[in-house]
Amino acid sequence: MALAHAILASLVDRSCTGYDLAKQFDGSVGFFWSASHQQIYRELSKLEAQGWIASETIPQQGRPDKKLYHVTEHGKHQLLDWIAQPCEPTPIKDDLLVKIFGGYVAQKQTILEELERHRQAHEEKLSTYKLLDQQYFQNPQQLPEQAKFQYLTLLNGISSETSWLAWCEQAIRLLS
Amino acid sequence: MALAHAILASLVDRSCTGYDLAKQFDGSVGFFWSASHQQIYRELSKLEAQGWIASETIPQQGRPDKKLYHVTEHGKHQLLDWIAQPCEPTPIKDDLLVKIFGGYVAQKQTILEELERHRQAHEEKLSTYKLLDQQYFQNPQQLPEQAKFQYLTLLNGISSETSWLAWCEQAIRLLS
DNA sequence: TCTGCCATGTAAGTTGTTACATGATTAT
DNA sequence: ATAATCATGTAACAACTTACATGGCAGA
Repeated sequence: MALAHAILASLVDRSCTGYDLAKQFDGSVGFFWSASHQQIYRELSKLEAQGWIASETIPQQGRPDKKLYHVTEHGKHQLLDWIAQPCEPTPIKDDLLVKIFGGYVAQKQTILEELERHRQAHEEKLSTYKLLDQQYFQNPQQLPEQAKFQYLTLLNGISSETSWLAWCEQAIRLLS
Repeated sequence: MALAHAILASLVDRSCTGYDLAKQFDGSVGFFWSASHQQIYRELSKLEAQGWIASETIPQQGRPDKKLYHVTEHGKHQLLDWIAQPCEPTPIKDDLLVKIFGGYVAQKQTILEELERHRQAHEEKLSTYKLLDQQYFQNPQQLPEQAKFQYLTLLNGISSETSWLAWCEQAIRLLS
C-alpha cells in the first residue's frame, strides 16, 4: 500500500512526471522507499484511475509527451488518513543477515569478503549523507517546518548507515 | 529468492516441520527474515519439488501428520553458491519514514504520537534482544563457531534497534 | 560513434498478503 | 467454556522483479 502513499507524499511536495518520480525514488526519496520505474508508472495509472491524482499532458518536440501529475483534494485526504493510521515497524528482510546466519557452513573467507564489501558500501552511503547534512541542514532548529521533516528522513539514513557500518566492523573483528 | 535460502539456512541447522519453521520465523529467524506460514508452506513444497530439501512423514494420533524436512546435498550446495554470490545492501522501504516525509501536511500531534508509539516498540525489542544477549552470549570470543554467526544476527538486531530508538527520540525532540 | 539522458510503457513470472478451511489437544 | 497450541494447507489478490520495447537528443 505504501508505494501509493510515498508517491502522494512526493507529489504533494511538487508535481512531476513519472520519470521525475523515478529519479527521486533513486535519490532522496530512496532514503525511505525504493521502487523501479515500472512500478511507478503502473501505480500512477492506478492512482489516476482512482482519482487520487490527476495529470496534464505536456506536448514536446522530439520526445514523448510528458504527463505532469498532481495530487487531487481526494488524494491529499487519502494521504492524511493513511498518515493518521498507526503502523508497525517494518519487519526485517536482509540477505546479508541470512548469509551470516547460515555462514558457518561456508568458507570464512567468503563471508569476510562479503562483510568487507558491505562495510565499504555503508561507509560510502554514510559519507554522501553527511555531505548533504552539512550542505543543506546547518541549523536544524531553525529550518522551516517542511524542511524539518525532510531533514529527519536524512537523519534516519545517517543513523542507519552508522549502525550498519559499526556492525560490519564488529562482525569482521569477531570472525577474524 | 532469499526466502528459499533463509529456509535452507534454518533447516541446515536443524531439520524441522513447516510449523516449526513458522515459529522460528516469528522468533529468532525474524531478526533477519520475516515470512508468514502460508509463504513457508508454499516455499517448502517448491523446494521439495526442486530437490533442495526432502521430507519424512511422521504419523501422529489426534493431529495431522508431521512432515519433517531436511536439506539435501543439492540444497546445501545451492545455499553455499548463493552465499558466495555478492549481494547489495537491502533497499529501504519504511512506512514510518514515508509518513515523516509527508508529515508536514498532517497534524503535528498525529506525527508525534506515531513517533512515540514506535519509540516504545523499539525500546521493547531492544530490551528483549539485550536479555538474549546476556543469557546466551556472555563470552563472544569463546563461542563455538556456529554460535558466533548466530550471535552476529542478534548483535545486528541490537544495533538496529538502538539506532531506531535514538532516531525516534531525536525526531520527537526536533518536532516538539 | 557511443554513452547517457529524456520519456514512456507492456508482459511474464515470482513473491507476499489476506482470507478461508479443518480439527484434536491442552491449559485456564 | 474458551483460548491457545499443534499442524496442515488452498485460493484470490496485490506487489514486486526482470526482461522487453521504442526513439530522439546532447555531449564526450
